[in-house]
Amino acid sequence: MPSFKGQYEHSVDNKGRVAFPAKLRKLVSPAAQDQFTILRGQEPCLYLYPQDHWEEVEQKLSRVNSFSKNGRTVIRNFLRFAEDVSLDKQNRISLPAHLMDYSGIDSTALFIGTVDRIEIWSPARLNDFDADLSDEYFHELFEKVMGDESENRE
Amino acid sequence: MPSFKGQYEHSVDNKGRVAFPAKLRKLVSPAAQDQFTILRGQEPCLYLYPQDHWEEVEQKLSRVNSFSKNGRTVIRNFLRFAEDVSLDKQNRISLPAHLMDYSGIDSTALFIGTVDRIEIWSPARLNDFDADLSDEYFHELFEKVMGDESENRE
DNA sequence: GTACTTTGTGGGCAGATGTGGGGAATAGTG
DNA sequence: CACTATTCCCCACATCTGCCCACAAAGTAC
Repeated sequence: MPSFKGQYEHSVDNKGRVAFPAKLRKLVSPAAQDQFTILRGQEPCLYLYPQDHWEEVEQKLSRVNSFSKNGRTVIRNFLRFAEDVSLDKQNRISLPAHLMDYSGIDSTALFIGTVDRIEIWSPARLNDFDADLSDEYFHELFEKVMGDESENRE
Repeated sequence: MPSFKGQYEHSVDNKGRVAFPAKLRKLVSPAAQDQFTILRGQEPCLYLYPQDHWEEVEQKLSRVNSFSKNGRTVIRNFLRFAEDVSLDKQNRISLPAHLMDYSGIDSTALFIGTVDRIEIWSPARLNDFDADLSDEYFHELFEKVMGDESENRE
């Protein structure tokens, strides 16, 4: 199972459609059938999961106890901003309006492969977000995350 | 069995009818035959179960001990506010008046897919309800679901 | 280089979807 | 039996979605 990597910038047309990067498409398992789930990310970006990986997320969700109030709150606020999307005949996805709002994406979308999912950013947002990330700090983080096994859940 | 997800806002006309979101409809099992059961939710919202999932709920109900007072109270007050509804020829459901009162829904209904059922909220109510749900708390919840295996029990 | 294929972008169009209202059939009420 | 409410079906219309075609740009083969 090859992992997603690389970044690809594409323009969003006035119907909210973006071409899905061809290189990433080649990495999507045929099992996913060009079906994806798109949702709010933790950062101000979107997550795009091919169907097969999304199922693992749902596995986790299904273990949340829906008989507790907190459990229901988790499920509700998680699934609320998730939607199924699929590629059209031109290999595009169309971004739901509320997710474009959330992520600040308007005319350009930046796809970033991150192992088992794909992040989609507004280029400007990502810039702002990374503005305070100095090179030195990044290297420090890098070593921290990659270095110690016990630390890499962040 | 794909799970319900996403939120969809539709207007309620003066006869109490709402369009059932097309994307959710595609996820309803054909076995459910466009038949649903609608009832009071635990939060100030409504639950909408496709018939096939409702049957599972009834299974559970049937295992509640009806020879105990508590058992009878639970069953009575649960079923009291439940009603069968089905889609009309325009794919709408009509909301029973007493459930609109309970949920505070008037001119707009917000459908939220939550795995095996669909919640229907008054948008304003949901806002109030989530008012004390800070972003940080949400992210914490989020990580519980997305994050570490051992953490996702709630 | 040139020809050819793949990829990305835009717009037109048909059908699906969401919204509102009229009116017949049905049930409830005094 | 009226009379009222309710329910459901139909029609009309605006909007949106996904499909198709067309073409430009980029990449590949020769």
